[in-house]
Amino acid sequence: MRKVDHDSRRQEVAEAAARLIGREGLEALTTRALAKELGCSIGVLSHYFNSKEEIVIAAFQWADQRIDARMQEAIAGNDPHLDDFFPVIKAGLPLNEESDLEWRVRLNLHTFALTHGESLKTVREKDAQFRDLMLMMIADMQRKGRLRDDIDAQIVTDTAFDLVIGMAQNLVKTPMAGREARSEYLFGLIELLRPLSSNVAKSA
Amino acid sequence: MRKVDHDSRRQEVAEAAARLIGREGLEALTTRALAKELGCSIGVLSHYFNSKEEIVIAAFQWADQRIDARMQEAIAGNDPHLDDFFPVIKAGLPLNEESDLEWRVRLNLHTFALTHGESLKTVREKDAQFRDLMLMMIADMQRKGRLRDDIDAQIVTDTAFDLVIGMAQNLVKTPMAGREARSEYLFGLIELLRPLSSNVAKSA
Amino acid sequence: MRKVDHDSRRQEVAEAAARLIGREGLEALTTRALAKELGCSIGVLSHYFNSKEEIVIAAFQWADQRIDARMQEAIAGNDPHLDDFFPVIKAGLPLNEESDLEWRVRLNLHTFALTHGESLKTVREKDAQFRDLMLMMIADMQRKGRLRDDIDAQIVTDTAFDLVIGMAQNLVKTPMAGREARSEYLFGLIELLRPLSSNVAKSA
Amino acid sequence: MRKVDHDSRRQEVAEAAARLIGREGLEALTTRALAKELGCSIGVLSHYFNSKEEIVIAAFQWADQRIDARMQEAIAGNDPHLDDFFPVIKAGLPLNEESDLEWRVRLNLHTFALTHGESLKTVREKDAQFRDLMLMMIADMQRKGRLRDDIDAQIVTDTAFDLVIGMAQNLVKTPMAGREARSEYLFGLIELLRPLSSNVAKSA
DNA sequence: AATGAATGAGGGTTCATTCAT
DNA sequence: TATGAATGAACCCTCATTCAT
Repeated sequence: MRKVDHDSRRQEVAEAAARLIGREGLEALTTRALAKELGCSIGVLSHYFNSKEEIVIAAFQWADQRIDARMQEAIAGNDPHLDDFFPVIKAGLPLNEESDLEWRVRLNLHTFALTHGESLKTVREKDAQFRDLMLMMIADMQRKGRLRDDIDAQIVTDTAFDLVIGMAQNLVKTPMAGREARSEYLFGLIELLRPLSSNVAKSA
Repeated sequence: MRKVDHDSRRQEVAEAAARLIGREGLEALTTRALAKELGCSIGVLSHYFNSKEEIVIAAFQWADQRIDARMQEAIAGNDPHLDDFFPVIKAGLPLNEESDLEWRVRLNLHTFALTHGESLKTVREKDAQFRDLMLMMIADMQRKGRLRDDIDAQIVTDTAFDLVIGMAQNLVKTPMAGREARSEYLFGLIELLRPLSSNVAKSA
Repeated sequence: MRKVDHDSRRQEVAEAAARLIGREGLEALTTRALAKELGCSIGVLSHYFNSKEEIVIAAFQWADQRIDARMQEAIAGNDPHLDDFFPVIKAGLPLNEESDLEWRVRLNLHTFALTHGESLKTVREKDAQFRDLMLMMIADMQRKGRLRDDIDAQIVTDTAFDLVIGMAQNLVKTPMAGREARSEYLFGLIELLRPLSSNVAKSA
Repeated sequence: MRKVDHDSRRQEVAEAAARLIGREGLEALTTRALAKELGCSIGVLSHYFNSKEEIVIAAFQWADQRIDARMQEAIAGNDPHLDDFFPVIKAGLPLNEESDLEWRVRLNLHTFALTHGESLKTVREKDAQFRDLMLMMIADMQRKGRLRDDIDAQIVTDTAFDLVIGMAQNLVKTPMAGREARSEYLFGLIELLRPLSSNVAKSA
């Protein structure tokens, strides 16, 4: 069978595993439960993964990549505007059933990584990349006068990064109906970053 | 009767369980491992807890209460000043080995709660209480002119709450040495909350 | 403490154990459950019995002796009449709550004995004694013309013995309300043993 | 799929469990002991049974059905004769090693049922069916003049039923060598049921 | 004499993994 | 490829027993 099929099957398994993790927790991800979720036999799993740990990692990656892709989609191009900020962040938050699942899995990953060095390393590398990207965008906006430059770019980055993680963590424990409202305040926060001149211009 | 304080023994067990969770993860908390960590036999555990689940809950509570107590300690009285804000929040963050353990356990709890309704309910209730308390303090400070009142108190609360969770989540994955520096930016943020007059006064 | 107290305490323990066996089965007789049933601590048991097996045996004996005593009570003297037969046997059957418990325990003993040589030996010896006594009584009655002598005494004994065990076994699984009626047929059976002459006399 | 007949494998497990119960008692039926008796690993058991309780029930049923089948085999047809009575009952008694095992297990079931409502219900239903069948056969024989009709059919049934249980209970505690002789008396008892006319004819 | 904390073997059960089919 | 029967280690928990108090 061709490689592409093999890979797409791996993704199916990873997604099913992610569903199980999101719905019932990492401890509920057993080979039997996964086979049932997939509607196949236990033995199939070992054709695509060498161990359960590989499956767990794949499920984590599946969720992670989907959150990233979701945000990437919301980023227009390489010429960032402050007005893009809110949509992009919203795209990264668990504000619908799909991203809710992804975040549940990602939070499992983060907790998992606390005591699993390999995963921790991966998580930290990814985080660092993301933060670097963010930092560059913010500095770029400051250079272009789209974001007030009297606040250190690094501080804005750190704040935004921590805030998003914390928001996601808290939103995912909130009923879906109230999440939009709960995250609305971010909009006001972002306004604080607008350069004073344009601020005035806007409010005028 | 042998002289044993039942409650304090329960706390010892809960603490040992928390150590295991923090060090090796929730999955590593087995009765055997716990007995070993405690330096006693397996059977002891059932004297103090009816099930492993009870032990897990106790460990979660142990950590939770310690973080709360740590913050409580840092709160001077019921007459809050903005200058207390940073120390209080710092007291709540994982900035030393002790609170690092507590936060590792708490993060395990939060992930656990995602798929365990009972725990989720408890977590949400605790969060709600904490947010209410925070909201009242902030509003109080606004009334007393110690915090700028042109920002909605609820927004400040939500921001602070999400930010702290997110910071903790990220700090705990950072080497201890860099954590103080990494959390320093909060100081600047809090300055933004200072009333303009006093801000001027200060900067003057 | 005096011997008599020690012995009476043993009896209390044995009775409590019997209650547990009768109510919930032999497997439910644990040291914890027994201590609770007695309203004392676990440690007490080891003052009166060296092992749980001893307790089990004592419970079995307690029930056995009560059934025997109940029958003994119903036997007038050493000059047996056929008219005594039915009352005596009825006294030996589980026809009220008290004897129901005793029989439940005895049936547990009999099943236990199937795979416990020591107990089997005891049971068989007791059975043999009882059958010998019965045989002598029946032969005596035959000699005195109170029981038809055209049936072998040994056969009557064997029948009666098997029948009583079987009745008890079946009665104990029947609701208490129906047991008297269910055992009534024995009366008719005993009439069959009446010598033909007295039979005629009676029916005349 | 490996070629394994699921149902027949269940029967194998049930039989092995029955052997253990018969040989060492219900308490000796542990999963580990059963796996050893079967010559397989512990995990196999959970492929065929969801719990140990299911295994116990299956073992009980296995024994029960074998006793029933043994008796069924001995029943010629639907036209019962008194001369069939003894062979049929003998077929139901523990007079060889095979039926000895079955009865040991059945007696364990009966004692088990005393404190396990579900099993009790099953046992009582089966008993009731058997007694109904017996009653009909006896009444049939009376109608056809093959069994004296001056004794109530119900009484004969009750007697026979109690007697068989009692005999089995007592035989199984008797060395195999003596059992045939011990049960011989039943033959004489059955003769008492023969209609007087044929009785006369026979004795003449 | 009485208590109940402590022990650790052994209970039923679940699990990831292997492998003959 | 795909199946699911088989494995046995490890899980949580209960147990009879011991023993310091």
